[in-house]
Amino acid sequence: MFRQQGGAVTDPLGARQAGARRTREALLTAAAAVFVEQGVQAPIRDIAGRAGVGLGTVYRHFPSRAELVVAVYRHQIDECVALAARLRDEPIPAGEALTRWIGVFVEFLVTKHGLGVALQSEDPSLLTLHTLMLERLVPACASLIDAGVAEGDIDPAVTAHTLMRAVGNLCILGPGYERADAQAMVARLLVGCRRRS
Amino acid sequence: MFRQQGGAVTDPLGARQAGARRTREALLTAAAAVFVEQGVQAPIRDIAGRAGVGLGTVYRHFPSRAELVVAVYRHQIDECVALAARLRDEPIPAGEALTRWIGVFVEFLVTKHGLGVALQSEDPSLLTLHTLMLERLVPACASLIDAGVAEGDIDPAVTAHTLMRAVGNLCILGPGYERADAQAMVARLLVGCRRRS
Amino acid sequence: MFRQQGGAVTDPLGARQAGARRTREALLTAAAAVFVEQGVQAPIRDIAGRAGVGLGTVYRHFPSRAELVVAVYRHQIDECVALAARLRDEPIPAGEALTRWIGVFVEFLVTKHGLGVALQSEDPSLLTLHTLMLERLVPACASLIDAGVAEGDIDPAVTAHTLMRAVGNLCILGPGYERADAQAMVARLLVGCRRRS
Amino acid sequence: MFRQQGGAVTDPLGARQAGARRTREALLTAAAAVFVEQGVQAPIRDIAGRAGVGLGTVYRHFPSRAELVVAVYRHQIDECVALAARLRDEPIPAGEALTRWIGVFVEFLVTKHGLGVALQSEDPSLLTLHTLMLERLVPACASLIDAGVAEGDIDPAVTAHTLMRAVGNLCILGPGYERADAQAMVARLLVGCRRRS
DNA sequence: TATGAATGAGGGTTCATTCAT
DNA sequence: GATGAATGAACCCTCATTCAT
Repeated sequence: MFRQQGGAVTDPLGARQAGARRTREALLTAAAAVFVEQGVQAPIRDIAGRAGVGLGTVYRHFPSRAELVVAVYRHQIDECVALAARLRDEPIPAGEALTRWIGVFVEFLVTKHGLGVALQSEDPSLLTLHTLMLERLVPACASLIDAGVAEGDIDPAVTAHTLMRAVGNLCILGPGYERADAQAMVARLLVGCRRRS
Repeated sequence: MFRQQGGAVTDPLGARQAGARRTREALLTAAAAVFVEQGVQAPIRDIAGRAGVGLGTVYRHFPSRAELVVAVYRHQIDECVALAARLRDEPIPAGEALTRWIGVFVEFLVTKHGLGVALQSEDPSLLTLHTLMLERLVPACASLIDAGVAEGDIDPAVTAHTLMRAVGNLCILGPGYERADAQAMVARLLVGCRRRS
Repeated sequence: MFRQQGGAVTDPLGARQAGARRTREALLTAAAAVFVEQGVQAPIRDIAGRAGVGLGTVYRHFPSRAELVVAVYRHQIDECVALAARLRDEPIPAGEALTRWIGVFVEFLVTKHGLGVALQSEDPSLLTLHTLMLERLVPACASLIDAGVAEGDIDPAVTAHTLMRAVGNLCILGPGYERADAQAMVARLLVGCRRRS
Repeated sequence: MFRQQGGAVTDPLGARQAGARRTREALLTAAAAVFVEQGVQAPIRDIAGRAGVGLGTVYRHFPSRAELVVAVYRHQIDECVALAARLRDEPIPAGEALTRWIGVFVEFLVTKHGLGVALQSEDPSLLTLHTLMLERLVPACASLIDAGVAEGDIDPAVTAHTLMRAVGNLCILGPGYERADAQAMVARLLVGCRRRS
């Protein structure tokens, strides 16, 4: 009743919140980099070190490894989902839309070395990532496939879930199997998904 | 007190060699089983236990995990190589031969849970397995591809190494992506490898 | 813009003091509840959360865990002390007064899950609690014992400090040793403290 | 078939077994000492260090803390059980037998500082110790109580389990409450357990 | 004063690997 | 050759405590 502006005596909350957000973003950046180098099973300590923060800080922001992995990739997953919606609305053949969308998905995967492995891991701590993929990307992909099937361009036997798993697997890179190779193989796989004439 | 063999204080060499070979084979059998259940990263102790031998014995026979992995799969790799030679000599179209051969390779991979992961792992300890695949399977596959290209059936841009890596990746199974899915996806990939008409 | 109090830029002192006291009391209430549920070793964060204040606030009010523990129980200790004075003045046999007083002390202990453990812990951070018990309860108890000894009812060999420790220990509950068991055992102990006839 | 004496080539198993047993005993000795100093919740590392062995060695011999605690105290528990049987057979009053037996139990407890705390801990990892006490000592104690009740010496309302818990609690020592105090308090408790005349 | 983000010591546990017998 | 006890590095995770705002 005397002070309607709590901020006058306590510090403005914005400052700490902003600091925390910066820390969080530093962690996401560091984690993304470490995941590229070591895969998503990298020691949490390495991520903390790379981000220049203490171990406990990682746990404060991301209580489980899965939450960190999901956070790292969620943004890009969201973009993929949004792209599918846009492509569906464009005046292009559905097969072409699917090809373009898968192309973006491949870009996402091959630049995130380690995600491919994570996607096929049966580690329960990564189940959330599976769920995220299933719940968000599979429907997006399915809508494009359905349109292609409707236009008689895509083999009706193709299912979104299986196709995405296959594409995900094809994007697991290694020595002698680089980004361009993965792109080429995905392209051939898509050729095989067209309706046999 | 039971010296039935005159002056022979130590055993005849053959006996020890036979025992060692039997140990080695028990280890290979055990390792194959454990790899199916837990993947190639299974604890060495589990393999020793399954084979009924001591831990040190595993290390004596296979100083590194990779050597054990390679030994486990070498036999089947050899069979694949031999099959390629036989298929090349059969009076069937080269594309058909390649399809059959890849089918056998897929069978090999999907029944060896964890090998798929091992094949794309960058773990240096598994590099030998890569090498083995490259040196033995890639030439075998290449001979079939070359024949297919010569017959105008296969796209000349397809290289054996890339194709094998892709097939290997497609055979990494998981929940919701089972053996039949992998087989279907490999079949579609092969369709995409045919020469565009 | 809401300066209703002339030149007073900061709040009147009374307001802040009242707020601080309210915070302090919220903390004591929360700590008492958490101690019952988790024991006196509960994470400080849990107490802060239960009180709806920040972690730092707990440390400001109670720099060490022991100070918080002591503060939580001081009020009840004071009541025990006051009760001893009242009982001493009542026209009942001293042995009866001691029995009643111990009964109240037992009630205090068994409803404070974890205090029993704290009382016998050698954790130096809880030494203050020992001291508090010694300085306040032991004299209160001793006055009742002395009266009983004077009346020839209590064995003169009984010392207040030892008796209180023993009673405190008997009140450490556990599965299969509940409140009623502790009460019964304390009653038997008191029987054993009477002068042998 | 050539060698009926495996030990001739492999090393005699006795040597390693003996070494392991020595390690095990060193661990028990070290654990007992550390338990006295720090209680049964002492860091496993401390026990390993005191025994002069590696951390893993502790886990090899005692996969869980409870197993170590139980092993440390099992011998003395067994002796207590045996003593009860002997006392039951002696031509002395049952009340006297119970008193003597409890006296030995108290000796056991007060020299094992930390066991008292362990006995009343609700930590699930120590449940085994509870079980051991219950299954072995409680029946032993009960047989002595039953005999005392039959002779009209002990109050029939006394139960072995409650009495042992109470005695266990009374043996939790601390500054100003030493071994002699515990013994005196236990003696008074036993007085209170006699049938009121 | 109050806050809560950040810190990092501390303790648990697993397993690859060595080596004396 | 075979054994398996011992080792200790490497991870995981929790929480008491500090301190900038």
